Amino acid sequence: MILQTKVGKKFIIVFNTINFLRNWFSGAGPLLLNRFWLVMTRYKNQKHFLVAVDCIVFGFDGQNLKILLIKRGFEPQKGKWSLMGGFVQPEESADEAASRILKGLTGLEGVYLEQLHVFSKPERDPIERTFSISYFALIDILRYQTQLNDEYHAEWFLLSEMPDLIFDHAEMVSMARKKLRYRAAMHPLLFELLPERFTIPLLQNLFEDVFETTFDKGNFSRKITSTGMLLKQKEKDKAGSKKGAFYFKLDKRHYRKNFHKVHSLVPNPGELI
Amino acid sequence: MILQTKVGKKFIIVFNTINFLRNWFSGAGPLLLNRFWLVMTRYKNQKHFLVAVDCIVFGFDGQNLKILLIKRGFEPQKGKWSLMGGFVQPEESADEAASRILKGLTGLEGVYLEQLHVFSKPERDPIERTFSISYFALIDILRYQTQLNDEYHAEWFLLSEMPDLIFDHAEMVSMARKKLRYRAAMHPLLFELLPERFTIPLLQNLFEDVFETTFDKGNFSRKITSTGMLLKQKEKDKAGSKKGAFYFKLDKRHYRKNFHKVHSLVPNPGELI
DNA sequence: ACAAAAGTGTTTCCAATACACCCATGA
DNA sequence: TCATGGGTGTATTGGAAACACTTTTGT
Repeated sequence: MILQTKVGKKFIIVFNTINFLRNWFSGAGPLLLNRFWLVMTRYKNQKHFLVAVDCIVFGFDGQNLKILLIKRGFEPQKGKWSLMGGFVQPEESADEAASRILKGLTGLEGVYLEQLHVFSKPERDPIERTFSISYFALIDILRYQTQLNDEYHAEWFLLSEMPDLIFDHAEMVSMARKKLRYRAAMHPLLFELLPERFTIPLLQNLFEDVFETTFDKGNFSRKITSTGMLLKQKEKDKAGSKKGAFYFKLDKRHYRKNFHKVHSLVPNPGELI
Repeated sequence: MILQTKVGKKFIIVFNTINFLRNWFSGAGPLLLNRFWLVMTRYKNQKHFLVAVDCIVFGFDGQNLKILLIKRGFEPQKGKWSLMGGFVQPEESADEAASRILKGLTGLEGVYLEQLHVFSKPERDPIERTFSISYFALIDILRYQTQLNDEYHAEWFLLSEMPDLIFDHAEMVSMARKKLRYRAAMHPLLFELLPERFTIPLLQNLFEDVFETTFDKGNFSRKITSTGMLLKQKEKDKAGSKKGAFYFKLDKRHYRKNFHKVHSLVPNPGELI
């Protein structure tokens, strides 16, 4: 039972039951029917929200694992430090948003970037409810360029000397550190933090910093070379000692086949949780 | 320099510079200032989106790992199978939304639920751009009640016999299976799938199904009991054999201390990725 | 008694650890 | 030639895997 009428320039069609609507629309083909059906039933009256991404950027300077933060040059929270973030735009995925934002901060592309967690407490942003999809990024600190937008200052911090952060950003960092260990136990992720050529003692520094422990240098060296993932170079780095340490490169061909051996490098793997 | 005027019933206040605005507002206290400031500068003109959650529900019937799907009883995609999902409401976090939705489907509360990944391709939902925060849930299949809303049918599927799913739900399931192995390697997660009392051969079935392999029954039994996580009960389950297998319970006191030993149960831990 | 699954005992072997030692080189 | 960090050799050991064997009990 359908009633059609006209009020001014508008047509009004009244359906008594939903099935009448479906029958009526089915003449228009299934696609159009589906579209209308969904809009009118399922998606109707649903609230829309802001969606942001925030990036936890890790770097390694040869000695220590560090994190990149920006200082807000504007209100609110002017002078406080925060992660680099921004809103997801209509035409991009969250991954694309994270890449775009990271490029804006560091000038780098092709960075290792992995989704961490969505933070979604309704009150986490005091201004307006915002979902934040957090990402952690690993960058070779030497490739990083300081050509920054002058809206914000960016600075590297030792993890032990990190300042207070806005909103729930400290929680994000804490989760990212945990996930970094967790992932690094299973995947040769940490090479993303190193330049193309690196020495084994340097690699050991990095592992020790990430896992907050120390390794026997002999065993570390033997284990990492026995994975077959590393290609020994002819040159040595003589900055660190008289004898010098050979440079290595990651062998990208054998990378995928042997990375599972990274696992054995990790102390107390079960304690990662 | 501020200009105030009145047009009809509206007051109009014009600030020459942003600093004038800040000064003027600071009399109202920092909270109000911050709120106005952010609304006017940072959040202005940002697009808002729908945010949904989708749950991948795993269960174990004693023999096989299964997944719970619902059949859509309405258009669009009527008759196709999908994960259980729904939109996040304004006053709830994504975790809370997932719990609510899962309770609606299974009647269960206190279920193990963990955030998996956000799916965010702009075109993933053909009707309107929707972010989906996926969760995986582990439930004891015996506690599950079939008192379902008659809007949809729910059914358990063997993972090997899963039907086609709508949108990108198949990708979600595939990621959830991977994450289940990954997490189970580090955490005694799989106990969530079992009833309070269970036998070791049952536990072995579950592990074998999750890790898609077989274990030596002797070694499995010895390893799992040596973790100290299990409390032997007096009764046996004689359904599976003449001799019968002792029931065990999870010792929740020693749970946290010993779960790292779960790790050694896993074959080729490095291959989990 | 026998079948069938649960669970134990025992051997083998590999790989993680510890640590002593050798190596290469600049000062 | 000696100090310094890089890297190797090697004994020890804990525990994972293999598998034969024993236990329990319904039929």
